[in-house]
Amino acid sequence: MDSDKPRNFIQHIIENDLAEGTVKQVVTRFPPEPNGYLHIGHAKSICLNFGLAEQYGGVCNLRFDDTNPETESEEFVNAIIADVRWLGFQWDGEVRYASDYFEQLHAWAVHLIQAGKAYVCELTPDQMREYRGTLTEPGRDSPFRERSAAENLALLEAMRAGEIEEGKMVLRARIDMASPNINLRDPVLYRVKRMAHHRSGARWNIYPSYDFAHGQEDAIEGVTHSICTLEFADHRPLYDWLLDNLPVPARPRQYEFGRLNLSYTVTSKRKLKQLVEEGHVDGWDDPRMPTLAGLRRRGVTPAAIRAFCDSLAVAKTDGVVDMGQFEHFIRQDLNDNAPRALCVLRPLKVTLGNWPAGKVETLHLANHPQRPELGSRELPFGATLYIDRDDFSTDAALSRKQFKRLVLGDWVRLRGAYVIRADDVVRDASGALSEVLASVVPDTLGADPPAGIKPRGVIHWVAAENAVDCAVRLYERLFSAPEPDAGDGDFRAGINPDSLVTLTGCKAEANLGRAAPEVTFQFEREGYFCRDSFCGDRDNGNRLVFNRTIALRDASPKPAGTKPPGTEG
RNA sequence: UGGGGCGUCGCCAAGCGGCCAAGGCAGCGGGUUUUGAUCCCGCCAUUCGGAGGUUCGAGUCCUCCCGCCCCAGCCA
Repeated sequence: MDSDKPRNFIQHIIENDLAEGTVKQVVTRFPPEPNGYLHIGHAKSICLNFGLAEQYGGVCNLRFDDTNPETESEEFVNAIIADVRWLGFQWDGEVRYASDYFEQLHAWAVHLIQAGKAYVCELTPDQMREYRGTLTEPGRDSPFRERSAAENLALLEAMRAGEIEEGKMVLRARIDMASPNINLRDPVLYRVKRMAHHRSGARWNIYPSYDFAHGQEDAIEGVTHSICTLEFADHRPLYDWLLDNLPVPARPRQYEFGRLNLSYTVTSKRKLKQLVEEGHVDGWDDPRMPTLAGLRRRGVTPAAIRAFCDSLAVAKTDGVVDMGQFEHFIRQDLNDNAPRALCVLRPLKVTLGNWPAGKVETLHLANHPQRPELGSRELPFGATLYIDRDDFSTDAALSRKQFKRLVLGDWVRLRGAYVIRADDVVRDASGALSEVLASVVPDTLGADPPAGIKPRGVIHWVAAENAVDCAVRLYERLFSAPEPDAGDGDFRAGINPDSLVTLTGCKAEANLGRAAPEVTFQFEREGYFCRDSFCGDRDNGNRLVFNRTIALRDASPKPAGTKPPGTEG
């Protein structure tokens, strides 16, 4: 977050609070519910909250809003902690949990009852819905609204003790059943859930609602700016009402900003969960998922995610950011930092007829064209090589502009090596291309060929001596629809059937056989790839597998909707 | 027909009454290049959802209208 960048409305508020002295030190918090994995939308919130704290010399807490044991679990807690760390943020002190405040929250519920501002209601869920009224009609008071404090206290105690069945009683705030804001029509504060909680165990049979917990948690932690998404704006009056009617130790303020929506994907925990549970993807960390775990396994770096999030506006508009914008930041970071490597995805054998028999020359290739400090690596070069089938054509009519690769009878430069000429082809019994017979142009290593020889372009290669077999997973966007969420249709209808294509028998330079997971390379002329990290409990037999993070931008001329021209095989 | 929020270039967005309406992404044109990558240069809103009004002057203030999003979980 650059200080010279235009400030968003929250920064304006904070700077104002600091200037007026109403806030001494900024305290924010990132409050996930441990009922799923974090996704790119959460990253925006994480970067905002931690970023603001850092920018204004404050602190940011990591607090789990674990008020609903029904859907939450320790697995999610651990995954979320790992994700926040991976992104590179450090929260203040220990990780906090709403469940650590259950005792205090309960005491405050008692306080509200004693003040005549909360009551135990025995309306059934259906009745409660009916009493609540509609968007245009006011609700009606619950028949249990006028109970005495003593009776309410006794009932709450019974609820807590596990003597009441789920759904039979709730504790409600006593506010205004005619409020135009439905959240103020005596909202539920506590509900009976006679089940164990992943942290507090079997101690409780009642659990606070989000509304009764969030503001008070913020107050307990001294949070100054409680930042949440737009849909909670309607809850702010309730957030304020509770803090105003409870003896809380601090007075936090809630501010809402527009959540991140990305095209060609979904950022809803419910839908992501559905993709996982219905098997459309291989898990929460499937590289096609917009989860942080998925992006990590895909090879996207924390730096790219943070740069992307910092580029996003914090405002009250809810739009859809183009996936292309995210991809831009992924490429930018990877282009700057990823070491280069050569890997042939669809191998085609090339034999250099005029290469001295048995000779293997050691070549040195830079690990990065713009950053010599990243060093170089050795690559053997011999008579048998592999190039990509898509980089060869027998069609001599192809113009140099259309096809800057190898054409029968023409020259091409092998990246970091020699210029070669395709002399002839070998076909198998079925007539399919099986090998290219070529000749090397002498003295073209690091030097231009003689006048008259003009290579069409530069292609990548791997020498047979140096090749290691690997599989490559080519990932595309998970959805072919720009806005899978739009309309009334099923978002799954937009799933891209070609979001994963696995190539086997690829030929990688031997150095890649030692690649560590989560280190992303640029396979020159192809894209960015990283070795699969085998996250989760899945395993692929420890084969060498690379996940494509993202393809290189491609300005090659291709007729709309078709494969590159002139390819054969 | 209740309440809350939002409408500035294809997408995101700055703008807080006064030079020709920032910037990023995408796109287009050109240059460099042993990655059709990167990099570099140039182009890309006489107009701010619409209509009135206030003002010497409005995207910025007022009025009305139109459109989109959220809220009727004992989810968060």
